[in-house]
This record gives sequence, structure tokens and C-alpha cells, in this order.
Amino acid sequence: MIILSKLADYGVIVATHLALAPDRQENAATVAAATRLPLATVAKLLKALAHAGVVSATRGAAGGYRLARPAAAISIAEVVAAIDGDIGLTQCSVHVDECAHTTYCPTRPHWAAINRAVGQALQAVTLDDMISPYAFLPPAAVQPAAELSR
Amino acid sequence: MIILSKLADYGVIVATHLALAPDRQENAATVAAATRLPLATVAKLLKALAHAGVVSATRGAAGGYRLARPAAAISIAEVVAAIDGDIGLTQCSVHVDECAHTTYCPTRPHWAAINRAVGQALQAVTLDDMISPYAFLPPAAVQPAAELSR
DNA sequence: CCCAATTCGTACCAATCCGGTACGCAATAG
DNA sequence: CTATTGCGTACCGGATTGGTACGAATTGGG
Ligand code: SF4
Ligand code: SF4
Repeated sequence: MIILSKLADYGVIVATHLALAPDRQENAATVAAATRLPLATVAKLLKALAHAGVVSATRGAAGGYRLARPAAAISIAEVVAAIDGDIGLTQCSVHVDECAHTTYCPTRPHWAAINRAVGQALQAVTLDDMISPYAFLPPAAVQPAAELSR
Repeated sequence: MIILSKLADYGVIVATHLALAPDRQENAATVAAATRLPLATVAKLLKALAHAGVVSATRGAAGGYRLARPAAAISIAEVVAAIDGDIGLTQCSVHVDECAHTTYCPTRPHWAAINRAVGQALQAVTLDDMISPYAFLPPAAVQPAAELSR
């Protein structure tokens, strides 16, 4: 099973890319080219992220996106939640009343604890962590310029 | 977003129910009645669990299912994996080569760490914990109301 | 020895969800 | 005013999922 949806996965990549140059303002097309993702999809993602307050958008000509906060203050959980919705293991973790078995289900109380553990695993990682430890990654990864000029 | 599929959720319930009476042998119909789940679905789940070695089945007349191991030796992760397949956050966590972006994706190395954290959260809980309510909760039960009422 | 009970295996179907796309509107720079 | 760019919504095809059905294999009892 794959937990994150493709969109959420891509969303993290896009956010990470923006975290690389927090000062620059990039439009959707530029980000799409840099990440090699379909333009339309990137636009959709950026919009969702902007809606959640993770990135801020400036409209009009010469507009674009940039991180709304420093990269260290944005957790992966936030990015994922912006795209896939709130994270919860089971139905009852998110929408309490949308499961007919809530009344007698014996496992329900325990999910809360597991839920919290999973949530913390995602909240512990920030965008800053995603870009900083390039140490153990081969030099091929550290070349945003080459990506852009393609 | 909901991480576990409905089937996996139900699977845990079924497994938990079996853990309540490890010595008795129950057939699919009995389990379905006890858990108030559709019979056909329960049969499917039990088969999947049997295939993964979580429960053992005896065929023929007066046949039925029972846990293959003591409840304390079966983790939730195992039950979920038996139904939903191996747990992984992203595509590259499970099937490494099934993502076209593996070569230059900057986030890939980091998912492994998060992946492990999530996996441990599920492996830390056994069926035994599920049937002895709140046994492992007390330390965190300081503010259970907030979690449960969410 | 035969029959009934029960699991096993597979195959199938309907519904929902997801990834992706298209098009028109609003806002801003020049 | 106009070109550029983000915003919003609506739509569609395909994949996955939840659920069902039926026949084959296996065992216990009469
Ligand atoms: S109440 Fe039980 S069956 Fe319903 S979503 Fe929660 S764990 Fe699953
Ligand atoms: S390589 Fe990157 S894009 Fe591909 S599944 Fe892994 S994280 Fe997602």
C-alpha cells in the first residue's frame, strides 16, 4: 500500500524546490520545468498550497509563488495535509461520525495513539530538513541551475 | 486523507476479535455476526490473513479460523500488510523502480527515515494491546478527551 | 462409503476516487 | 489599455477499491 497520494508526493517536491530559493519569486511554469512535472498539475498543487497558507502568491504580470514562511517552520505534515486533507489512519480519526461501527468498535480508542505517532513522524520533518542534508546525496542532485536551463 | 483502507480497518477488527478467544475455533459466519460486518467481506479478509500466516484455518466440516500465534506476537503492521500490501509512504518506498523521477528527485532519500518512523508506530502495537483496553495508554491518557473527541 | 458443512480460490461487477486537463475570470505591471 | 499570470471551477478517462458470486477442494459425521 502507498500512503501518500502521488499528488501529495509531488506537492512535497514542489515545496522543497521553492525552499531552495526562498527569496526568488517563481511562476508555475518555471517550477514545472525545474521539477519536470506537468505544468497543469504543478499549477493545481501550488494553488492548493497557497490556499493552505504554505506558500503565498502574487498575481498579475511578473507574479509568482514563494514560501509564506521560512522553510524551517513548514512541516511535511502541513504540506501533505494541504493537498490530501487532514491525516488520519481510519475513518473515525478524521470524521468521527462517518462510521457506523463507532459505537461498539473495540479498536477505535487505540487508533488515536497510533494516529498521533504517525502524525508526529511527519511533523518532525520540515522543508528545511529536506533541502539541507544533501551531504549523503551524490553531487548530481546539487545542480538546480542545470535543471532550469534544460 | 485516510491512510488505512476500509478493508484493512475491518481486518484489524476481525483479528482483534479472534484474539479475544485464541483457543476457540470460529468460522467466518460467527465472526461476521460478532463484528457486524458483511459475511462475504469477512470471509475475504480471513482468507487474506490466512494467506499471510496471521491466522490458521482448518477446512472441512466444523472448520474455522484461529490465531496462528499468540496475540502478543502479532503486530498491527502485520495485519495491515496482509491486506493492503507492504506499507510505504511513497512509490519509491515500496517499488523502487516504479517512479520516473527517482534519479533526480531531491526528496527521495528523506522518505526512508519517515517511512521507518511510521512503520515502527504500527509495529509497536500488537493485537494483545488492542484487546486489553488502555493498557498501554495511561502515560498519555492525561488528555484523552481531546484526542477522542476530535 | 457417501453426504453435508465449511474453507479456498478465482473471477467478476459496480461504484468511487484520483490524476490530469481545459477553459473562463480576476488582478496586476507596464 | 493590454499582456501576463494566478484563481477558480468544472470536466473526463482510467485505476483502484469495496463488495459479491460461484465452483473446487477438504474434512467430519452418519
Ligand atoms: S470506529 Fe472502528 S470501524 Fe469505524 S473507522 Fe474507527 S476503527 Fe474503523
Ligand atoms: S522518487 Fe521522488 S517522486 Fe518518485 S516516489 Fe520517490 S519521492 Fe515520489
